[in-house]
Amino acid sequence: RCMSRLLSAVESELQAGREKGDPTERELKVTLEDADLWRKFQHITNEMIVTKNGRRMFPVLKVSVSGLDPSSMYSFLLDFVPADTCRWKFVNGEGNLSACSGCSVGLKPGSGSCLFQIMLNSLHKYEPQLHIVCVGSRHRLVSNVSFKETQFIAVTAYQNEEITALKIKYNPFAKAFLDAKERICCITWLFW
Amino acid sequence: RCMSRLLSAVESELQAGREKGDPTERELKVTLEDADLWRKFQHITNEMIVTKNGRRMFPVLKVSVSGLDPSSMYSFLLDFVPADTCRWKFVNGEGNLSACSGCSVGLKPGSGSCLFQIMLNSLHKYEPQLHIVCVGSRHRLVSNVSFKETQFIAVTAYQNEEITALKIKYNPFAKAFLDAKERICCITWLFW
DNA sequence: ATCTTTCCCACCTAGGTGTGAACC
DNA sequence: ATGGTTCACACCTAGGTGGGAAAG
Repeated sequence: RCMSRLLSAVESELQAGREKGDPTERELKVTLEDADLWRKFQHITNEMIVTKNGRRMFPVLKVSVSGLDPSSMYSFLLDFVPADTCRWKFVNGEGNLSACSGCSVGLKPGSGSCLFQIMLNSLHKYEPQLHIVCVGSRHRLVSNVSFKETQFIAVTAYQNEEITALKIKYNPFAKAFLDAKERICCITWLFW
Repeated sequence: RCMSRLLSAVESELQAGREKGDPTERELKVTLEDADLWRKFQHITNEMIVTKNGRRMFPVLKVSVSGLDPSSMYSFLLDFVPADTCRWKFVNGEGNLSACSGCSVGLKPGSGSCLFQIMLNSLHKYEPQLHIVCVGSRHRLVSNVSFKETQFIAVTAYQNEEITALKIKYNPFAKAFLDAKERICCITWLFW
């Protein structure tokens, strides 16, 4: 079955805990950034384009972390957990995606932990998951969080035009298409 | 006196020593990359533009390091050591720089260790210096190297047009001016 | 036929060049 | 007048968008 790649990045902002540090990470807090934006996409079922050479995520997965020990070293690992066993299918012209029951494909579990060039199955739903590991003489898993808001269906082309519209509206790299839309509006208005 | 900034970067390639590592760094080797290119500039006295907001170095300071302990953490620090006490001055139209003796300006020592936005005195000569520090419960200075090939005079505008020509020839971001030169050659040739 | 993937493209963002006029 | 600095600018590099045709 088709396997494509999705470029992903974890951008994190570290906020040192209290001055003396907290070697136990008891008050660890991981917060999703741009949560409002993520929820806009989540509301209409988010999609992410995957390509052979890798594609950036938009919105970008960003978290801020507080409560770590400032004198320790940490690794941040990201993987994508299958959110269901369905192969999603585009039905009716209105652009809604619905789960196609009874055709569960043999899904591989998240391919371990890797920051870039992660293989995903197109038309399957994933939930990004973040691992925080304290690096030392022996590694210690500190946290293991994921956010429902960041779920998405991997696709090779957008299925829901509302998703396309949101991506164009908020991703500066799609500015060209935003301008095009505005020009069309303008022309329509002049014609009117 | 005028102080301007020079953006600098240390790009380094780490080559782990032998499999078992070398916690003593006894066989540490630091090699300057693009040494041939650096020597081309050195041969006619290199200049680097400094600006208020910072300017990249070209050539880029890159080193490859071998003989480190793969299980240790290292920091790479860069500073710029005054190479003499002269204020350099542009003399004769031929574009040569020569030292103006007897006007030594009070030079501050290298401003400690800082990777970006380093303040340099225009018209003074510097030699980049690299520090390698092993990060641990207490830091340990591992190495302290500099390369004569990378000496340069900080300037706010190029003084020697041969330097300008070399920068344009080898820096892809100055391609526009390379093309312009080629066009001029072409027009001259057509006219001829 | 239909669904899905791949490729090339125009059009952006983002930012690194030296130039030359203006400024001090 | 002279020497040095600053600024806006045209022109690049580098690479991220979705569209749409073509292919599978």
